[in-house]
Amino acid sequence: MGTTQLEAAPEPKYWHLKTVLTDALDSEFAVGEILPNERDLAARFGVARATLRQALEQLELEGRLQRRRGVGTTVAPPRMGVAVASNDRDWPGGSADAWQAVDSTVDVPPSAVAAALETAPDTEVNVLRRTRVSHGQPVAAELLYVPVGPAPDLTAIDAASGAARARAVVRELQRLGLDGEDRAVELGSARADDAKELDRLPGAPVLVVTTRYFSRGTTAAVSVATYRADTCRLTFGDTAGVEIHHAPQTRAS
Amino acid sequence: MGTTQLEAAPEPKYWHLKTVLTDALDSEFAVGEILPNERDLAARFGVARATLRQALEQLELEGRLQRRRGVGTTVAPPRMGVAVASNDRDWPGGSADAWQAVDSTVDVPPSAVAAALETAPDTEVNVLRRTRVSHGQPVAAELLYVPVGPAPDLTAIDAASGAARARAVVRELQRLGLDGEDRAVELGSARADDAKELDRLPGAPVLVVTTRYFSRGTTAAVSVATYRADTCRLTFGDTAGVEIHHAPQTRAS
DNA sequence: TAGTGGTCTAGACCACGAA
DNA sequence: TCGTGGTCTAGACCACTAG
Repeated sequence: MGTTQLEAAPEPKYWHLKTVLTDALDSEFAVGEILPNERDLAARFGVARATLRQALEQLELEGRLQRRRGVGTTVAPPRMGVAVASNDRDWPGGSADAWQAVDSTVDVPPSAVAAALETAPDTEVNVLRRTRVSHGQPVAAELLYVPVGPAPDLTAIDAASGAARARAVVRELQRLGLDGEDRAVELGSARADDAKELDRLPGAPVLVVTTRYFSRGTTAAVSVATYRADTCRLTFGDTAGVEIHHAPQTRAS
Repeated sequence: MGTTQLEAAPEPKYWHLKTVLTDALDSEFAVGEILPNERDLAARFGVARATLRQALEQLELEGRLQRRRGVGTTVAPPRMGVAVASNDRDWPGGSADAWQAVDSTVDVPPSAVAAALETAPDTEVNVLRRTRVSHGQPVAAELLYVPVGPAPDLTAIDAASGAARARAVVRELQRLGLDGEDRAVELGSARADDAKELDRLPGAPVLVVTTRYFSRGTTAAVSVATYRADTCRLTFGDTAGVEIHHAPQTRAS
């Protein structure tokens, strides 16, 4: 990374800076390597720290950098592919399911979820908290809403620890047949609780996957899963595997 | 929206500000309504404009606000559901396909695409530019890569306008049977050309959907589609329709 | 031309992690 | 304790839109 001067340009400085840094990352840095700190980088490029940060923020959004307070800025590995839906049934808790039950309560769901579940607005449902780990690091936090109606009464194990109870609910759920599922993906920002689970700061960009599971003509469960947008590439369909390399979206115009 | 003072809090001001604004949007503003300008808002909340902007940026990221330079900040409508994959075959150009061919060239694809297409790194392929419009506004810009090999030779219409040629390529593609498809979704930022097509500034957050179309055992086409992350909720699966209301991800902890 | 959001600056202090 | 990224300020000017 040279000590290149930023000459006058019609495009914003931070944008130009971003492309310069992108090229540098491609050619001169290895994954995991630590970049100079923000004050030094800003000085080196002759811009204010805020401007430099604007460029770094975008690069982090694109999954090229990872920044940690108190530590520094490092070059991020390519995003990992995370299978969200495959051809085989993935009723919650199925086979190679990487989800880990964390906790369980009974509560009134958000109105949006209640609508999807087709329950009355103030009906209580099972609320399971689960975490997904991939390649050794947390990639997603989920809230799974399961109506108490169709499932057998679970009050017997109400006293059990949240996690054990969560697993029990999932087991019951698996007894039902799965007719189909329905997914939506949108951009969001991590709530404080999700952020903690994902080892990020609140407000970090996440991909919110809302899934409705259908069984016997009704909605048997609704899952709201938030995936780390910086480290994850969500995969759908047949061959979830093959690696698409870095940065499909990083070239300048 | 009151003239509430921001009292001392352990959480960042912009975060608190965001929740205050979110509540105000829910209770006191109608879709399309214009907010006071940033300088007034900042003064009203007793913060610097940069801090106010940090809150507005997050709200825009979450699809709650829409900001346009020279115009103002307005309350955004709920995100629209955009069907990305349904049960029926959606070979490019099929039935209710909302894609509009814009242009067509022959060029060497990015190495990542070449790898997915299983072509040699420097092989030229058809590159189609398409746009997707939903509810009257542009929601996605796509680059469709189609190897020249399997399709009939199209040099005959090379002279035709780009758009006409693009449609011809799609027609040829439809003749092949579709064995399956493979999708990945990740967060990106809009390149300058895509941004223009999407009526956004460069760097705007987008959901990048990479699709591989399989036919006769090989990859017949690769599509890289960038959807506006602020206005779109990507839907997959059976019932693409049903509306999940606003803000699955906006409550404070 | 007036008003809006977008960019940029040069500081300051804070919260966190590691030594 | 020190160095890092995270937050915040109070300005300035620019680019764009609309009247």
